[in-house]
Order: sequence, then C-alpha cells, then structure tokens
Amino acid sequence: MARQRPARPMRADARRNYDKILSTARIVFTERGTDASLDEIARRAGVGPGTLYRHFPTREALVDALMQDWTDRVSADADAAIATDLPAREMLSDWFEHFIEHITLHRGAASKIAAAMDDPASPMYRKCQVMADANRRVIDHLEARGELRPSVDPVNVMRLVSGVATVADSSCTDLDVTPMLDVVVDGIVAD
Amino acid sequence: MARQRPARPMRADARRNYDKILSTARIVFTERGTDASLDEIARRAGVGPGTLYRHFPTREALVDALMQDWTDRVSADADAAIATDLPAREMLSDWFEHFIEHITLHRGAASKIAAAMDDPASPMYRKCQVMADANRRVIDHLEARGELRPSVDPVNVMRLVSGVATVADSSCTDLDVTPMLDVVVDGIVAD
DNA sequence: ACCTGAACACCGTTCAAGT
DNA sequence: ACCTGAACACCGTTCAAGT
Repeated sequence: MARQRPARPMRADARRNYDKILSTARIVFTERGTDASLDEIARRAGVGPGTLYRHFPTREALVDALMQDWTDRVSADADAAIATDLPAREMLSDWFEHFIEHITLHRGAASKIAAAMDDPASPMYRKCQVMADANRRVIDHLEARGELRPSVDPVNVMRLVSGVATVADSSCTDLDVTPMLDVVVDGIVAD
Repeated sequence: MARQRPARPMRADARRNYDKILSTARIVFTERGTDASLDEIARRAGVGPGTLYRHFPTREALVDALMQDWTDRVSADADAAIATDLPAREMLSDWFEHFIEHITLHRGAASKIAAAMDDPASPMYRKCQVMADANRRVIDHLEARGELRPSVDPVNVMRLVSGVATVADSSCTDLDVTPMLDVVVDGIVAD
C-alpha cells in the first residue's frame, strides 16, 4: 500500500490562507452549494484567485478537503449502526439515512461523490473508498447474520443509495428519502 | 385540463432556424452532453446567439424540445412491456432498462430529468409526467395482478430508477445498471 | 416578426512581478 | 516558497440596429 507522505509543514502565511479558504468555502458551499463561484470564495477569504488555485487546483480538491470531517463521521456512524444489533431492516435504514444526511450536507456534493466513487483519478476517490468500506462493514455484518439475500454486492448498494441521495439533493422540493430507502432495504434483506 | 394552444405558424426563416438549432443541438449534446456550450450550438447552427436564446430561453427548454421523441418512445416501451405479459421481475427489468437507455441518451440528461420530475416550474415537467404515467401503467398492471408488495408508490419507483440512471450517467466508467436494478426489482415484487 | 452581432458581466485559469 | 492581481479565454444574456 502507498504510504501517506509526511506532508512538509506549510509556511505560516500559507497555512493561514489555506485554513481561511477552507472555512470560507464551507460557508459559501452551504449558502450556494458546491457549484458556487470559486472567485467568490477567494474574494470573501481575502486572497487572490491564484492563491486558491495554488492550494486547490480543482473544485473537487476543495470539496475533498471539506469532506475530511464527514468521512470520519460516516465511518463512526457505520460502526455505531452495527453496534446497535438491531434487526437488519432497522439497521440498514438508520445507516442509509445517516449516510445520505452527510453527503447531502452541501448541495451538489452527492452527485460529485457518486461520480468519484468509480473514478480513481478523482481527488475524492480515497475518501469515497473510506465510505464504501464503512458500508461494506454494515453489509458484511448482516450477511454474516444470514439476514441478507444471496449475492448482495456492497458496492452496488453504495451506488444505489448514492443515487437516492443525488435525487433528493437535486430536487427543489425537500424530498423524503424514506420511501425510496424502504424499497432498497426490501431489495436487500432476505425474505 | 389546460388545452394546448394552437401554436401560430412560424415565419419560414424562423422555422428553418428553429429546426437547424434543434438538429445541431442533438449532435453537440451527443458529443459533449447536455452541459455543452450553447454558444457552440449557435455557431455550428449558423445563427446568432440571440436567435438561439429567442427560441430557447433556457437550456432546459432546449433539452425539453429534444425530449419530444423519447417521451413517445418511452410511453410505447411501457405499453410494449405490459403487452408481453411476462412475470413481474422480467417485465420490470425490461421496462427499467429501456427507460434508462432513453434518458441517458445524452450525458447529463438523466439528472436534469430527475430534478424536473418534482419541479412544476421546469419546462421539462410535462414530459416528465408523461414518463411517470408510463411507469405508473406498468406498476398498476402488476399491482392488479397482485405481484407487488403492498404500498408500492409508482412515483418513488420512478425517482429511484432515475437515481440509478443518474449514477450510471455520471460515472466515467461504463457502469452496468443491471445489479442495481435487480435490487430495486427485488424491493418491489412480492415475496 | 425575426435576425444579427456587438456589448456586458461573470467565471475559471494562468502567470509575471513582487515579497 | 508563497502571494497578488492583471490578463486571457470562454460563456450566458441582453439589446440596439437592421431586414
């Protein structure tokens, strides 16, 4: 496995700008979604556009940096769901809803995550894998308990739930995901 | 119900430009997806940007105009699926796959359709309803045959399948939708 | 009634000049 | 090593002038 390189410490002003950009991006993405103007982020962060570009060469790189917090929480949510030892239906519903809640935190994020999941070239790929692993743990656990249909593929479950998130996210109405998730859950658990 | 207004005939040059823009859009959308530059479409159609804008005030209006063909075909596909009288699983799989094939004809279209489905303000709303009706016919038919789980909502099925289409469409790899559809089908048909 | 194309505002991206 | 901000290319949108 490739090791994480030890990330040479940044110069003080660089570090300050980096953090300022990130916190500003969080605000602007919350206001306008992940397709908000990068120019506006730079302006409100008080840096030149070139500075933003130096730290985050692509929009995805910026989204990726913001995702750091979630992946940890998503991972924790999966383990918490497993720990409850609830029946399969309840466990899956809880897990799926938590997952969707996280990846729809900023408008437009869900579709970017769904796309990055199958794109190793994406800056977000690694974090998608962390989330996919979290999902796999839940599925594997229920699989071991014999409560799932044969040949349920965790990766496809992940894609399907991401699809639900994307639909809910891009809908202008505040869509309730529960009915859609119920169908997915019914399609996964054994009769 | 609101009547279709009888659409006064266009001036000859307007008609010609309208058609030329549409056929060019079809080509450009095929090449670059539904987020392609409108400027390029106007240029290649040999009209000024203002002309494109006059006929199609928004990108969605242009996509909507291109969708005309599909909605008919999608509707026909639904009735054809019903006519086969296959078992529920096969009928649903066939119908879903045909539906997805159509709405992913141009990259980016699936997500626009999924979004328009719950947005009466969208120019594409009516055509989405035609497709939703087609889906409802299939579901209702199987419902009447007693082969579905109780309380399967056609609208949610539609959203779910659109979600699958969106995921497949935005994935850079040529994703096979069958495994995801299998889960959905299992979640719909009675045990 | 419809078209043209210049004009404008906005945005992502690059890069030479600075510290 | 990092930042700045001007410059560029591109795009959607508008509108005055033309037929």
